[in-house]
Amino acid sequence: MAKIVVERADVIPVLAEVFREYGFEGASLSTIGERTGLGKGSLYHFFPGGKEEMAAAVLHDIDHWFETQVYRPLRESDDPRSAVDGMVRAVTDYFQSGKRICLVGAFALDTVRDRFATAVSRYFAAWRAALASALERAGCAPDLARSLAEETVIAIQGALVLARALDDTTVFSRSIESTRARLAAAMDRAPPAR
Amino acid sequence: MAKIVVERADVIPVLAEVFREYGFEGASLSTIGERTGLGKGSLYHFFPGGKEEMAAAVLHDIDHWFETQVYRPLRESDDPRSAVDGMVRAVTDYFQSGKRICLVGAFALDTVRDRFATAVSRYFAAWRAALASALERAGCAPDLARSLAEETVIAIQGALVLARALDDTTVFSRSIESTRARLAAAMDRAPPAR
DNA sequence: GTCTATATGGAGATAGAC
DNA sequence: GTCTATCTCCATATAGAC
Repeated sequence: MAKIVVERADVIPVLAEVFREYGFEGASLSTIGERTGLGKGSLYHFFPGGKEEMAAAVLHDIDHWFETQVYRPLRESDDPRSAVDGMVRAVTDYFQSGKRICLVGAFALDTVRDRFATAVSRYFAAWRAALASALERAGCAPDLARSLAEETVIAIQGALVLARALDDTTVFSRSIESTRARLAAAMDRAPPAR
Repeated sequence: MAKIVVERADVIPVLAEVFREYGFEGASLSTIGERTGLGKGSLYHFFPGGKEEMAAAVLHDIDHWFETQVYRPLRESDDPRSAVDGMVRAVTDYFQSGKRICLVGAFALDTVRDRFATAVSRYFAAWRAALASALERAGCAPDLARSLAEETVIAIQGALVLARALDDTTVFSRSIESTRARLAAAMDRAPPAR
């Protein structure tokens, strides 16, 4: 049986899950060691900067995933309406209907926000801009597109908080469905794309 | 000059601010000691259960504030429309337009959620139920009242996350205003209260 | 009640053998 | 590259003088 972790890139998804479960401060090197199957020596070999470098790598990985799977399609698709639908599906899947929290959102409410301010800010700004771009190309007026995009990102983050707080994934499902319907209605009302 | 902290009740608001700033794990007893002006001896005198009891006291205090200032007016006011307006004002003020985070929401995304699950869940469930009650008494159909209430709590929590992430209080201001307008419109559309 | 001193544990990080 | 042993520091919590 091949080892699950053989190179740096294999460690990152495991780190992401550990940070999601325990938070940045709560994720001890012993826990990380157990979950990755690596000793401290190996961990510091891969991440000389320690836990901070691990978290930075995780944030970079998340950013890259959203950039290729969500933001770029939203910005560049010929069919912005399908791209918006695709975003809703991707997000529902990614957050497992609210069972999984958003690590970037959790970092935003934590003290570590100061350490990772740029990455946290970039993640949300890119999301909002990409969605606004799709809505505008789908025919929404620029102002409407921007406010709808912002409210959508807000609704997703808020739904993750509430679903977690109440330990009830139906909160997330209801919210994302209502958001999807609202975006669809706005695009229906908009003049057809030229 | 009288000491600022003279009894247990005076310590709690200070603890709340420290937990908001540093999170539960991040708030060390030394920090708490500095900010309250109390040594460990006094802190353990007031809170024999240590940090966990401090956080529980803070959550209880927050719950009490929302219960009297927000939930009860929403549930019991003769004028539910004004009560909803009052909630919007109270919340904007309380969260300082997004500069201040919601400690309960932050706990929900943290590992401490498990330790304080009941308090966290209670806070959000009570908020949602109280707002739904006001909307229904303002003439909204029960189903609409419940979904509007849930979406409002979601929007507030999401706006706090996004405002913090982007370090931009206008995000919160825009969101709360759009939420307020949406609630007002729903109550306008509803049949006048009997 | 409040302080200082201290016990004890676990954290992040490093060194060096293999 | 990976391990174990170890360093240092600071956390929570306690004890006991005043």
